[in-house]
Amino acid sequence: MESTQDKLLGIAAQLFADQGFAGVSMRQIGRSADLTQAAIYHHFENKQELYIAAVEHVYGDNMRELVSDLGDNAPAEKQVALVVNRLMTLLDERPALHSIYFRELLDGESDGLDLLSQQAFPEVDAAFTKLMQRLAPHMDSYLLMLSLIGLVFHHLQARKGHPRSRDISPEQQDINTLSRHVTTLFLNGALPQ
Amino acid sequence: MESTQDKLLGIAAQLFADQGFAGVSMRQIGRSADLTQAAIYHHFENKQELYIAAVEHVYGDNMRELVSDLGDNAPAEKQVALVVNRLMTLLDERPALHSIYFRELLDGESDGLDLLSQQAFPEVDAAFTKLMQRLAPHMDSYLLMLSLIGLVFHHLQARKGHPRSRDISPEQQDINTLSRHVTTLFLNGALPQ
DNA sequence: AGCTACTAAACGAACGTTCAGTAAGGTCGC
DNA sequence: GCGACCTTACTGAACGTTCGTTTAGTAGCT
Repeated sequence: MESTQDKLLGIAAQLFADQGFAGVSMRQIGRSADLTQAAIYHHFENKQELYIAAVEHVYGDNMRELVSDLGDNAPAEKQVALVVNRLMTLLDERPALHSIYFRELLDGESDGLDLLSQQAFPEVDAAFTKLMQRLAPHMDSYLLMLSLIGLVFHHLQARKGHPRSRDISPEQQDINTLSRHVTTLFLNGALPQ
Repeated sequence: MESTQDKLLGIAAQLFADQGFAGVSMRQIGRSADLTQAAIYHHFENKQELYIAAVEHVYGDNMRELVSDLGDNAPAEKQVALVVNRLMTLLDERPALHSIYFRELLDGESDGLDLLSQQAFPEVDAAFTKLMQRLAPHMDSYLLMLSLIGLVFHHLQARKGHPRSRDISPEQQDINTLSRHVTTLFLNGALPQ
């Protein structure tokens, strides 16, 4: 059985991802977990601490797994294709991961992003930077990494949020289509002409 | 002299961009404008309406200007370079434009994004799509447009928000460096090999 | 006199947080 | 095997504060 604490973490993460820190109340979290708001304070010091714990909870090992088997043996291009597809699939399955990244980017003041980058990104960051260096030694690997992340995240976010006014074919919404598009664009763009 | 109403719009836009809709109170907006919160209700129906008016206010003509002189005469590649540089400079000067875009992407529930896309984007959308078609007729122009916007916005957002832990050279922060990077990557990626 | 642009004060509701109390379950000596 | 005792996981009610919004009143201009 899932513990009450884990249940709270999961529910809180979902709510924070959807509505932001200020947009969620302790009462709302309690209600979603079939508890009174006071019960939350039995498990967590305060709202801020619950938020931080929730972010840690959703990021957990997901991100580390992503890059765990990225060695030097396979060609860099193949690995980019693999990692893009994996990342997009993961973010598609767990939208919270992805909304929280955006929210932390936006609310730079909080120490949330520092937390995020220590909790979730040190390995990912290192592995990505290395991969970029192998792929395109003639380019700035930090900027390349930012480009790749920007492409992946924006396509996924746009898929969820973009205007109903535009009609978008199911094909343009498909994860595999998107990940192929991103991979092609990025590889062609990064490799020497 | 700037009218009280315009002053309120500017201040509200800034605050909403920085802290999100739920994160800003009417009292805070009033205080920033040297008014009581009640005075705001003389100019706007309620908080929601103020928000919408503020978004309209910051987007205004900025976006239309962006693409106003994008004709068929100049080569598409040159125009991409131009428009990327312009867009990045504009978003750098008016960070609110850019934070609000992200927040609307995140809070897809509200009708804010529809508003945004009707208010700010119909011309931009059309002009961009056309430009993409001229540049790379063999690719999906909608996905290409999303890619370009994702690159531009993510680089700018990362510049403001990324972890202090990483040390980033002033060069990597420079708008012209960033816009050159984005342009190069995108054009190489989109053009037929 | 009437309109515009505001202020001061208050409304009820919701906020994060605290606190006293309690029901259930384990642990102890006996 | 049993009462005494402690801990864990919670509830119900309340704390003071802040929220969005309303209302009555007023100073200054036309």
